[in-house]
Amino acid sequence: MAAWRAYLSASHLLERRVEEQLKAESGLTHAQYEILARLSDAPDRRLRMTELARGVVVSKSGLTYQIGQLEKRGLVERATCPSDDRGVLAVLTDRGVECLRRTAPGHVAVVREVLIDLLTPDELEMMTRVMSKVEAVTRASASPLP
Amino acid sequence: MAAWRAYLSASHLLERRVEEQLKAESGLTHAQYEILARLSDAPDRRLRMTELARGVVVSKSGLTYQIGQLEKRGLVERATCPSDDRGVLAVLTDRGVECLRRTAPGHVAVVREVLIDLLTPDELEMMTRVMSKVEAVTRASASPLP
DNA sequence: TGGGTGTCGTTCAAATTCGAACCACTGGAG
DNA sequence: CTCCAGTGGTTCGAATTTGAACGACACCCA
Repeated sequence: MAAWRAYLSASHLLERRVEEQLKAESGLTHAQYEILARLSDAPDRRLRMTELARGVVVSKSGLTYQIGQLEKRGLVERATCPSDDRGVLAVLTDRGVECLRRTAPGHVAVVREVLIDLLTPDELEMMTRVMSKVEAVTRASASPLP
Repeated sequence: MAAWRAYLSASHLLERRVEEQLKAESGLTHAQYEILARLSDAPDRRLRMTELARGVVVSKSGLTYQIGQLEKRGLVERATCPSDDRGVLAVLTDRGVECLRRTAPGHVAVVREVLIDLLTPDELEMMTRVMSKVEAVTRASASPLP
């Protein structure tokens, strides 16, 4: 269980560190940054709400709330889904792209500082492999999405 | 950044899975479980509030709240610190020990299932080493404790 | 065509978390 | 001895997250 304890402490500390940096530099929450980043990588910079919720691993209601916050700031817009009247598309606006472009470097720098740069290439490769496996197993075993 | 994205998804999923299991089996939050576990390992099953907050990586006010919850359930008591009148000791009660003893097996089983058992011995060793390093660097660089 | 089942997103109340402000006490300088 | 910066915990208000309940729509099978 030593591995688990070390992992727990490290993950909590990482989260706090990243959160602190993002909030100070851009006023974004880490959750909000993840949402913007996911949208930025998506085709047409838009995603269905449920799909986005799966991606950032947050509850549906949690995503509704955060999209609301981002909408207030004009970083994201909602669009109705053409193929499904129930669906809602979250769309990254130009302001959202701009905000992400401004914020990303500082964020990436912190992530490198407290994680990536501490690992050898081997360790980094292993880390990625292990975490992907954990992700796969966990997604398969637990409730797909409440 | 692939490593970072994999890590993020995995850590969120792990947290949700562990939380779900603990809440279902014992009605404890993961944060509460960590508190009980830390206290259980401490000499005389007691720790200063600040020291405990550092250990579980939570804000001072967050710990105050959770200790209050655990006190309501009779799993923890507060005691005044003999050497410092300002200090407060969180003490694990016999009921707390009992609760932990009852809860631990299921918790450990899940942790093994979704993390430990997925790794080879080499990977486990590397994981521990890496996470310890991250912990050390992060503790050194950020605000020691707001 | 007509239901019935299931999915999509939102709303709601409750729980948890954080940071800032605050009081009580300690420990050392003068 | 006295003052004063610093530490330890709590309180307070604000923000975020979750699960359950809900209304709207889609898809399938008779």
